[in-house]
Amino acid sequence: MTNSGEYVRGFTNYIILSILGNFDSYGYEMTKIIDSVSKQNIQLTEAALYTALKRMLAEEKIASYSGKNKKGMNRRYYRITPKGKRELKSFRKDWVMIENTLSSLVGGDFKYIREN
Amino acid sequence: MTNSGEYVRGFTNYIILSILGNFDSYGYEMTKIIDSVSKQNIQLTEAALYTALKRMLAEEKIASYSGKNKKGMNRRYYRITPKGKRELKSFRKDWVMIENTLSSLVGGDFKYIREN
DNA sequence: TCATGTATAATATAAGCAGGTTATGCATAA
DNA sequence: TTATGCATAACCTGCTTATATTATACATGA
Repeated sequence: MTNSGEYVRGFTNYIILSILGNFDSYGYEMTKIIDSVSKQNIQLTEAALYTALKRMLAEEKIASYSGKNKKGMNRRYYRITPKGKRELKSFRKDWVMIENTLSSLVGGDFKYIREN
Repeated sequence: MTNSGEYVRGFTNYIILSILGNFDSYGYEMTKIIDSVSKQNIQLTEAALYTALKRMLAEEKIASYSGKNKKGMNRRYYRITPKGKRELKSFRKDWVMIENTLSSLVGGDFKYIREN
């Protein structure tokens, strides 16, 4: 699929918040999750993800703490903050509308009464 | 809704192609269509629209011709080209997947088997 | 009647910014 | 050398904000 990354723009934050709404996670795992869920039709590169995480940390929508894997390698875990939870909740309410609207528009099945 | 313009990014081209897939139209009318269909939950400003139209003209996804109007400036009509039609058709096939994937991700209802 | 203001219709572009892409680098472990 | 894991710089695209111009209709007041 061409340009698949462009579709995610505007949704990146909410994808991250959604994952962290389910369980604490770390960058590398989140890319794997998105890869596995999206099966190539949506793309969120590591560069995009890590900059998003940094951004959201600064905005205090997420917090982070360090952990290790079994082999002893470092991981940086992220968890959602109350602020992040509020934002996610609010977005999910809007999402239904956004989805329907986008569907109507790109599907071409909208009604519009033309003048003159 | 905050930042509603950001959601459209990546879909702008296909929204325009979809409208022109239904009937020839002009910039001002297209903004009215999008406003009326989206009812404030998606936004495509005139500036964004006109730059998109220019871009798509250059890429030959759409073509244009001038029309007259009783009131106000002359209208510039746009129609979809064969190239644009192909792109729209191809996108609509992908859209189902994109929609499902986005829904799973932002809805948090995805399955992922975590390793240790 | 003329001038002025304002609302609507319609198109267009410049400057700036946000965030994604491409590319690259580094460390550890199997 | 492949997988795990994090991170950043430079670049590019496209949206936002702001502004300008053309054109008609209509109201209002001098």
